[in-house]
Amino acid sequence: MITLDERTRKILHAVVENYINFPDPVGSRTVAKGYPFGLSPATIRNIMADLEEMGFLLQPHTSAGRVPTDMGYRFYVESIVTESSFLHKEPFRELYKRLETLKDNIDILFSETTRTISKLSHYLGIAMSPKPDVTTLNKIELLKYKADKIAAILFTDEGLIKNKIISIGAEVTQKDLNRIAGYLNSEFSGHTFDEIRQKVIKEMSKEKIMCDRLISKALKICQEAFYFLYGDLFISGLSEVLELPDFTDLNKIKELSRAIEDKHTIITLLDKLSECNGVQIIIGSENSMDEMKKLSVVVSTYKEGDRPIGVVGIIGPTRMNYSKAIYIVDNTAKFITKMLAER
Amino acid sequence: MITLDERTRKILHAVVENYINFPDPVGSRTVAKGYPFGLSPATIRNIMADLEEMGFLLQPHTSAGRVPTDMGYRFYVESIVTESSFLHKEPFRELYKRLETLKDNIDILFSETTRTISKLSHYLGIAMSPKPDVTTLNKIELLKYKADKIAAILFTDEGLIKNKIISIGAEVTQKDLNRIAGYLNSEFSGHTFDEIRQKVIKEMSKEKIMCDRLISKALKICQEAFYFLYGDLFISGLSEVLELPDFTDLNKIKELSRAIEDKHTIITLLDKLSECNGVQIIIGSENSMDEMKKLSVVVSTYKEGDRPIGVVGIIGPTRMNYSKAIYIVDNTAKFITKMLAER
DNA sequence: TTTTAGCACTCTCAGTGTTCAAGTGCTAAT
DNA sequence: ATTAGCACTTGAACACTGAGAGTGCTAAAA
Repeated sequence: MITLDERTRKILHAVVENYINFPDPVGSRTVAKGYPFGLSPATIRNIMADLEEMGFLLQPHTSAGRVPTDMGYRFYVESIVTESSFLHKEPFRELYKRLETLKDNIDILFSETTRTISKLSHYLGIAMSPKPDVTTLNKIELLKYKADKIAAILFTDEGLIKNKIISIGAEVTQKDLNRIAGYLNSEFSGHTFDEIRQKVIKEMSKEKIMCDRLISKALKICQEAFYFLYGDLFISGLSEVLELPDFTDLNKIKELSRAIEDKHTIITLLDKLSECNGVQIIIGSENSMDEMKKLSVVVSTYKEGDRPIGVVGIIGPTRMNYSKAIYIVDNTAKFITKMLAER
Repeated sequence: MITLDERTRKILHAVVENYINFPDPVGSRTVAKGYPFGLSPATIRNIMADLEEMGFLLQPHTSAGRVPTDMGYRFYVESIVTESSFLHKEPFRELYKRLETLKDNIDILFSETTRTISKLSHYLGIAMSPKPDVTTLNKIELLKYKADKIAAILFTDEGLIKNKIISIGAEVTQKDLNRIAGYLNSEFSGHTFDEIRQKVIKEMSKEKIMCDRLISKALKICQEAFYFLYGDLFISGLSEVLELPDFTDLNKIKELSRAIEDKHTIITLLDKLSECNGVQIIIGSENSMDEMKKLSVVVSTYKEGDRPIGVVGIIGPTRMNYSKAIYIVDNTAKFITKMLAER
């Protein structure tokens, strides 16, 4: 990391903050007037030229002011994190209160959380419910549904309930189902979904086990039940974002809407982020996916105990109020963590 | 309904169809050339002027061609329905095939259905899963979840499974829960969710019943379980729609995105439509909601037996290929009906 | 009586030139 | 090392223009 002398750093800050607040390229005059450096525009011009040379700023065209590059934002973000200069008020307790009433229904909880985030931030709110690789089975119940169909109800430690209809060739009695469920519970409860999938495959390869009709049936059911379960992605706030001056260009809007609809891509992105602790920020071109290269992502993980199990966050333009975004995301993640613990 | 003589009608058709295919106001020359009426532009001009006077067409400005009004579209739509002139091929069997694999998971089925619709039509695909007032309870199961919490699993005749966590004050045994579930099943199965809600309220007012501890508890659980259940709304295809020339204006896009995010409003709209049979079309200003006054909606109901239980459809610009939209929506609704029956 | 050719008229759109303000980099003075 | 001054560059805003498309009206033709 390049280090900058105090004065240069402060001017970079000034440019970034000004640009975050007013979406026009910022010129030397603006900085000189708006920030009490006691420096003339000319001096500031020189420094800004240096910053441009180093890659922190960029001129859209010769006679325009300067705009931060992704690298400029990155530098800015690093310093506000270490300075932890974001001393926001908490005007949104009451919004959280509403969410508290939803804690028994995880899906609605998450979808409302994204709405809350987007209301607060004016960017896109995103959330991902716990994924299979961290979701631990608490209990599985099997209920007879139709002649040759059963319903598997999966309860997880994280409070998720998933259900799945499974077609089985022959008829089974509820009594058999209970025995099967008992076996599955004794075998698999406490393990993550991913582990269970692997275990099932391993077990099924053992011949002597497969001879036991009931156990073999149990494993088959189990395999079906855990197939095709994944973390759900919630996104909202498009109309908020369209009010921003950053999205007046039709092409940018198209790009954004494609990014939103391509949930799979975003899930992949969040997957990577869901393993780390605390707030994480990805700025523009740091994103590996093309559609996201002009967007920034601020996320944090919510946890069960010490283990991060999912992600909430914000997607917005690179010209984002990072400090506010960090604050909102951080608080929301902590709030979700608390809610899941209280449940 | 005003009747038009054959020739006038045909010219209106020509204008509408031309405009649907090419998003520019259509002039008399275009009609004369493109459609074999054996009439000169001048004559057609006169007729178009008549059509404008009657309110079927509209000139954006003096020297432009003409564009259909909502009334013009309405007339057009009525006649293609009676003529049933939409003889499309069926190039999308294979798309439906994919959906067939999903029939055991209603939520994914519907969300994929909307994606399919939007892919086929290039408009927004919408779908609403069965609503409480038509959803009939097949079976309720109660499972102990935590010390003071239980999970209610509701199976419906339509193939929906809903689950809900319910906090109860005291502890209950699974045995008690089974007895309660038995009681609830004997009492309520076969009834719609709405009926059950009403019945519960009625029962609870009877004093002697409330004296029975178990029954009273059962009713309370039941009330909780059926509270806050509604038809889910699925929408997709925004990025498809943004490719249309109808949505190049930022304000229109904003309006559209607001309409999409305001799911509640759309649910209200679909609610009304879900009671009728067959394809229904609402054109622009015929919509009662402001955000939708520049959009058209084409929907059809899917059924269980003869009873319509939900809606699938298309939202697009008023300049919509209605014939294609009708075809897609009609087929998709029938397809869903079939899938639900086979389940 | 109905249809059509002809024509003047209207309006939008794309392209052009001009001006204006903002902001720069450089140089010379402080 | 800083700053004032100045020439220079550029995009945005605006008015202007001509071309093109389409109209309505009138008078002639069918």
